[in-house]
Amino acid sequence: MSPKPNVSEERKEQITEAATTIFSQKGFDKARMDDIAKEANLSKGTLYLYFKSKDAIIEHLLNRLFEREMADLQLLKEDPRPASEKLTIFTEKIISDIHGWARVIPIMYEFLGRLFRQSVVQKAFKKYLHSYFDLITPLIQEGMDTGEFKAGNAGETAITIGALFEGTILLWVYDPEMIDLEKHLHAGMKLLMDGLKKD
Amino acid sequence: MSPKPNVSEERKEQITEAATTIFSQKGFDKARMDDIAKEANLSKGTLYLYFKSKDAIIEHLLNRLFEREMADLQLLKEDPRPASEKLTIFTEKIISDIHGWARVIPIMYEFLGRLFRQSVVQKAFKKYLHSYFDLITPLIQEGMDTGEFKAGNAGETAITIGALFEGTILLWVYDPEMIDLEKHLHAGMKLLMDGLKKD
DNA sequence: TACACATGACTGACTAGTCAGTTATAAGGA
DNA sequence: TCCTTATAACTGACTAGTCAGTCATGTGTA
Repeated sequence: MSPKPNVSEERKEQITEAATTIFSQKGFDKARMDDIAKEANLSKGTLYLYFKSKDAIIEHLLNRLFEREMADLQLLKEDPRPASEKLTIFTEKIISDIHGWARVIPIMYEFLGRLFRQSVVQKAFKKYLHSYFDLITPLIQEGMDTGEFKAGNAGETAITIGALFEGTILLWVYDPEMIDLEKHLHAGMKLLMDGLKKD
Repeated sequence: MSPKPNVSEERKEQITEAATTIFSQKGFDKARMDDIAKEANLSKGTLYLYFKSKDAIIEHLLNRLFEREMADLQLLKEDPRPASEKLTIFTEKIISDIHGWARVIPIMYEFLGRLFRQSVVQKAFKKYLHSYFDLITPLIQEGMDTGEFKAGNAGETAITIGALFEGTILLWVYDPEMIDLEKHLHAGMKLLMDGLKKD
């Protein structure tokens, strides 16, 4: 047993939280390690006991970015209800989680700027996209097989749905006063489902 | 007659072009004024003859960002064809312009990271969004009035279409191998139009 | 004492912006 | 045609400031 209890995980979490706040406010490049230290009520030296560099903190944030959300949604896979109902549940789940997301959205878009130059970032976003499709595509396919939805290309439809979600959030970021996230996500999905359902 | 011709506009253009290239490659913060100078075949001092600061160059890029695209699309306003046809033309126009856009997409997303902290950026994106809606909403409304489209909320529908476009581009940025921009923009619009058209 | 944990003053690499000096071009006179 | 002069255009070494990362020095607990 060490002379002090191991606080490593606790500190890492503490630093990660502070970094999220500061990076959201200032962006990755303008944020200083001293800012993060202050926000975390630690000294700069201490940050370096738990992360080897500023980039290491950023990479840690990247890895955590989609984790919780995806884990939650995976549960849908085992849900026994019909496809159209699951799609509704999926929509509701995303919408109800939006407020939790809001905090990390500035960081998401911060990462987008790096997407073109950093393969680590590319990989993370790709992975997120693929796990989203692995979830949604079979669900659409199931609906087409049972006749709930019109026959068509399930993969393409899944992409359209994903685009609608990401796009609505993006427009909301452009102008939060003009876009009511909940309302417009619902309206968009409604319109899409109308096109998807059998005539 | 002055001893030398005025090259001011030409130089500004030259610097803007170089800055676009460098900012795309490195991002706003990592790009150095020396990089831009080198790319433009000028010295750093010369950059400061035409722009008062690095931020001034960035702001100039921001103001040019949506200009050409929006000017082009405004032409649709006076087009006499039926709404659904105009919507198709709109889609085709966007799709055919995508390759021209590709060059500035990294910069667009670079700006997105700043959207949350810089009101100049917020204003520019808001303005773009509003001029998009001023164009599309009346078009949808027209289609609803003539009976081409199902009755509904034209504004909401315009937002859904905009979201679909922006979202598809976003997903394509996530994984250009998975998303075929042309194909999936078409597929998405098709699905949406199916929902939009009268039963 | 021994060890984990914590600190913050310090260093050195980096870069936006400046400015004293240089160069290229056109006009006008011989 | 050649030379002088005016000045717009340009240059790059330099300054002043910033900040990631280091390290010598505590401090509290078993």
